[in-house]
Amino acid sequence: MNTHIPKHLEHLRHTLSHLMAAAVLEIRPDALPTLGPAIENGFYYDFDFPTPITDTDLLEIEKLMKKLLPTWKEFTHREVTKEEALEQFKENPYKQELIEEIVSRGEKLTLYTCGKFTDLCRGGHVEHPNKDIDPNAFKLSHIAGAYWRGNEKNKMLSRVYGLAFESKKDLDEYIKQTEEAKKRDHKKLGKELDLFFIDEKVGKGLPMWTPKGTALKFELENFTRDLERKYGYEHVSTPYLGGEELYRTSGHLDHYSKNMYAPIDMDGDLFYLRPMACPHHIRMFQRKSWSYKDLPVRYAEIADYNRYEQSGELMGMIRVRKFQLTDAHVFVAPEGLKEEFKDVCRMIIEGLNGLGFSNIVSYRFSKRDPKNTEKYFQNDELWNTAESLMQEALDELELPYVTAEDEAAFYGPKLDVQAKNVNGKEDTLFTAQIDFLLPEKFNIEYTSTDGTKKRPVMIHRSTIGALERTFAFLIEHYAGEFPTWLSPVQVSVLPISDKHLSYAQEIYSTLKKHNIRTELDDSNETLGKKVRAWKISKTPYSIVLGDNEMKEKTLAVEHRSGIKESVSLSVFIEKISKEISNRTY
RNA sequence: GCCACCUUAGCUCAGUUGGUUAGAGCAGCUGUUUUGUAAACAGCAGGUCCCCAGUUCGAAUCUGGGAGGUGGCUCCA
Repeated sequence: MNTHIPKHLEHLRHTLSHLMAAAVLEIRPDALPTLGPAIENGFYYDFDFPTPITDTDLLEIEKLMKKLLPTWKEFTHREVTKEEALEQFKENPYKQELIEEIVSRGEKLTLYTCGKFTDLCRGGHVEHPNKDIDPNAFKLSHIAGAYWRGNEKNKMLSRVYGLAFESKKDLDEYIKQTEEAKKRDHKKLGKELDLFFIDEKVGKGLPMWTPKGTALKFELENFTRDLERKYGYEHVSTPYLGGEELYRTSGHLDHYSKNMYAPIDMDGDLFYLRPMACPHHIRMFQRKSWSYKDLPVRYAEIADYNRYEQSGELMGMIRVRKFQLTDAHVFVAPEGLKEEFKDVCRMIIEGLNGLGFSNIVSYRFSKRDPKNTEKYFQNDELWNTAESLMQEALDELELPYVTAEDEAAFYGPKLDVQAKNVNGKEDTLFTAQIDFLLPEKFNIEYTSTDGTKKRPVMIHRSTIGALERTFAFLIEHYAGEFPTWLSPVQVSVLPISDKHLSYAQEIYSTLKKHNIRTELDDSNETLGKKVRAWKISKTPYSIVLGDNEMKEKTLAVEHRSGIKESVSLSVFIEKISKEISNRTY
């Protein structure tokens, strides 16, 4: 994760971790320091505080860091024995655990000292902190909880985050940039542009799409289904409830139950709100027998899912408890798997291009960690086959990807399409997965050329991800200025005065008849105010209508980019219809 | 779920050391105005100060508990 940070910046940031720990220990001698690395944009240090630390403590710590910095002239270090190290940190069980671990790995133990502060550390600092660090180029930013060693079963520590750059200018620039980014925040724009809202009485993580948001959602649905039809998918509709046995068979109750809503008991039968539709599509497939000639069979559905995400994980439209995934399941013969997976990738790329996302996403090849026996089903052969096949397909397509261990689904490896939100946090937009397991569990079959029964492989894949999350990324990517085809309102008609109202109504209803999403501003306001309202709404086009237009039978059209033209209604309709049907900006 | 922070009108925000009837702008409504490219003028209406307890003569303000949100951790589409 930190590999792309330039070395000197990483050293600077790591040095500041030490300096912060030193300052914290002067103010709070009872705090136990644990670990403090450099990260993107800054650094952090995790402490175990016997009494809680709050935001107001940050200022004091930062002030002391700046006071200590001039006394930090040079780092010295020495190698120590395990006994010495354990003695040095005899009151700190966290450091003791680290010492044991370092020793068991056969590595050397080193202590680094600067000023009056000594820490267990493998090195990587600036040589002369007092000269190499600009005291105005760092700033403590916030406090957050973090589990010791990243494991939720461990104690939660307090992580103090700081920002750090080479110069004050870089720091200021970064702060300015993050402020700019926040203006694109989908939660903020969603409210301002009236696209969706989340009501606490309906429930957290359960967003509702407003009329404007829904107009955009329907476009996404059409886009998805058109693309799927083009790639040979058939659409199905299945219920968002499923019986207990279905999820028992699929393994979801064993591997996924903590993310599933509690079952509904009706007359002794248990029903689950589905977290995914694979079992439904499998049962759909199994309604009849299939020949090798029929494969691949591709069932697509924009499916409703309910997943009980932990409350702290919820976030706007990006992380919710009820969402619609543009999902599909492909049943393919093993010999056709690689080619089919490549086709899936091609479709995904086409979808990303269509949404304008091709430059903001990255690809992640997510494999299992064979050591994590709790998360993944156990069958080395199937895993190896699936992973190597997927890798071959990705390599043959020359898709630029990074490999990630321990990120697979419980039933198979994934290709993840990753994107960063306005806070710089990376999320999975959607995935494609190869699955040998569910065909096994459900005993899915087709008849092979020689008349014997064979087992197909499944591909789980999404076309453009969850509509909610994709919507959020669209809002942030376009800052609310959606391409015309996606815009909730495509044209605002602005009559200058009441005199022009009937002409405006005529234009308005003609545009509506041509399926162009149009709004008529018939308010009793000045043109300036109507134009302002139109600009704020980020609607692509406005049409101003006054005496001139009525006389000449024309429209004064303005695009939100500022381009103005005077055209006839028929010319405008032709132009915008083309823009909409081509799904262009 | 855990850690930190936030919550006042539909929205954005004021609100002094606890002290009459909690304010403003925008949006809304009514009227006047009939407007040529980013805010006409006037009036009206709009509040369980997130909720519940407690302290106090008196709580938007202090204390405790809870809810929701945001940023992290864990998790993940």
